[in-house]
Amino acid sequence: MARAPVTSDVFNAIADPKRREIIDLLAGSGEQAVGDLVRTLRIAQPRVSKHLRVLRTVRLVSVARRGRSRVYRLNADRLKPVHDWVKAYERFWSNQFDRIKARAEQKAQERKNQPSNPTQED
Amino acid sequence: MARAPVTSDVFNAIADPKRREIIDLLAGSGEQAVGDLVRTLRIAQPRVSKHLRVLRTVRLVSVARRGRSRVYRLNADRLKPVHDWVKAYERFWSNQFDRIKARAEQKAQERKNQPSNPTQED
DNA sequence: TTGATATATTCCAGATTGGGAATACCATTC
DNA sequence: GAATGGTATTCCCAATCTGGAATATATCAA
Repeated sequence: MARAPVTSDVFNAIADPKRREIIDLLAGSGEQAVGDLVRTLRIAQPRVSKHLRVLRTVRLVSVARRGRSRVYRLNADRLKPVHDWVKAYERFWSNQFDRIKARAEQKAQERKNQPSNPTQED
Repeated sequence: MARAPVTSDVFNAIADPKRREIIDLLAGSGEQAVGDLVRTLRIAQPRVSKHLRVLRTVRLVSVARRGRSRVYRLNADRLKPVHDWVKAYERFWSNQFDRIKARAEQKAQERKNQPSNPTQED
């Protein structure tokens, strides 16, 4: 097999920085026509359309026709799985107290798993 | 250009579900030898080693030699950029109140941008 | 040394990508 | 209807990926 298609899920779709940028723009502005995005991002129009297609496929955005243009809007809900996944790691960097707690838990786990002494690091 | 290398940043590295699974395992157990991961994930050992290499490259994990085995540990800090990015969207689904507020903000933006009437949906 | 154990690397194939250029498509205006 | 404006799609290609199989490397044990 090869790499999973970028349209296979939201995690893959947001791996591209330009697509995240588009998402950010849509979040900040409610909605935008393709032309607006093209002007803001300053990249070729087909390129924008292609990114939008990927985002559409994973339902991160939806479109509405308005005259000649198409207005895109964000479906932020679709980002929830990403949020949920990464939120579980908040405790590792949040505040001093939690960080200490997290480290302690980790050390405990280690001791429970393999009482021994690591040699090299990285 | 082609798709960005999977080792180019954390967003790309975590696009693969198996790699996220590995991260989850390391988070839950403090540390694990490759063999442990192989047994838990029930996939071929070279496959695990290759995923670990990707994770190492983006510094999501670090290794320590211990006898014949190599023990991997999570560097959860590296997930912070992902967390920070997606956290900005929390308000879209968090609680009823915020959701209403978010919608209101969005509508306001829309009105400010293009007073008109959308036609088709998707 | 020899053998076994643990892990990493290499080689392979098929699949997929993102960007540029050209072009097609659709709605509006003249 | 023809010209125009706004978007989407197609065609192209070099770069990458993932997984399997085979193999290399390193450590420990007898």
